[in-house]
Amino acid sequence: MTDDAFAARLLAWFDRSGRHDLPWQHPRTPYRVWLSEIMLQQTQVAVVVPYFERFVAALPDVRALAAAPQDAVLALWSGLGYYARARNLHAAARICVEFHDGDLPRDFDALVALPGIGRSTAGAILSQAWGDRFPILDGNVKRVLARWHGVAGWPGQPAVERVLWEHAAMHLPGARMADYTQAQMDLGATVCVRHAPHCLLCPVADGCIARREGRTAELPTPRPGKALPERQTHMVVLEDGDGRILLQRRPPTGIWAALWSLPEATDAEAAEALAASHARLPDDGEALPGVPHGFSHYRLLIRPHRWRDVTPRARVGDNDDLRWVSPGAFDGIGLPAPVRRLLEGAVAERPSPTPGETR
DNA sequence: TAAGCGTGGCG
DNA sequence: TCGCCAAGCTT
Repeated sequence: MTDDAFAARLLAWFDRSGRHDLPWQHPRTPYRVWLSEIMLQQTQVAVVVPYFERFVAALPDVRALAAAPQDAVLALWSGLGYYARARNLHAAARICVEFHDGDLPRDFDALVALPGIGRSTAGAILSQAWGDRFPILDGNVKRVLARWHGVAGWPGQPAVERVLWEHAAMHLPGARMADYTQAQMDLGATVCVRHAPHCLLCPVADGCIARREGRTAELPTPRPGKALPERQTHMVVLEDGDGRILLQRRPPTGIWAALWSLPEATDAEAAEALAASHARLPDDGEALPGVPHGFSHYRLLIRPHRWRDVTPRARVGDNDDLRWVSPGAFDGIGLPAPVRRLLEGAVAERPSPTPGETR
């Protein structure tokens, strides 16, 4: 197969077998394409769909997003991970309102200048929203091209990535760029998958070097392995007489930045002291089962300590980063996934309120 | 250049 | 059960 036939065969396959009913395709506006591309970074379609639907329903355009408080944006993102994406998206929307008349710019350099948009995402937005001729290089395309061209080496390595970008640019068709971009991602997601690719269904199997040489299992080259460090933290669950829980906003940088979480300490003793600083404790409290949680770069063991029926102290110096929150309000708050699960578990085991009891 | 940054699914 | 990985970008 000639290189030129690559795009033509991919497009013909897309018409028959591509995905044509993803929520951001109808309507395929720049804002919806942008939002979907950010949510889809390092995240699979099935996970994103419900978040996307909820997000666009609440914040349907750039101006609505720009006008929203950061807490509202993080609440809509809660559970999706990589929260810098949400903060960058929000900041970018405000830039669009201030400098681009409330629209996403139709210009590569202007797009890349926005926080959270890199070369691949800019290409995805320009091609899908306007049909402009720019390549993308996401995980799907890296996998497809590494196999088709027989490119060895971990694609996360800059030298390898550079080669793949060149291949990606070379295959661009003269028209139908929106479909072509979607077609590549569909091929990678449904046919040229990581394990046991369906080469019999592949429209470009003819010409694929990995297929010809029996190397589909080795390409793309896996990331070099590394043992993940283990960390531990102690979280304080303080519950007052009305069932409200003390939450604390996390710092603006680092893991779970700007999300609401539980007060933390380095050991059990410090956790008790921290608890006592926030409330009068009726007893010694109890240690809840540990909650293991894996990040991409380390493992975390959360050790929760709970006290119930505590009396909050009216502390001088309490600020906006500390709040007593009813479990019913958790839905509207940006909580890290394991903290949300921990709190839901703690609430679920409470005896149900007696009918007629006011809470 | 390499590390930081989430979460859920899957073999 | 557990390591790997999925529509990357930022610093």
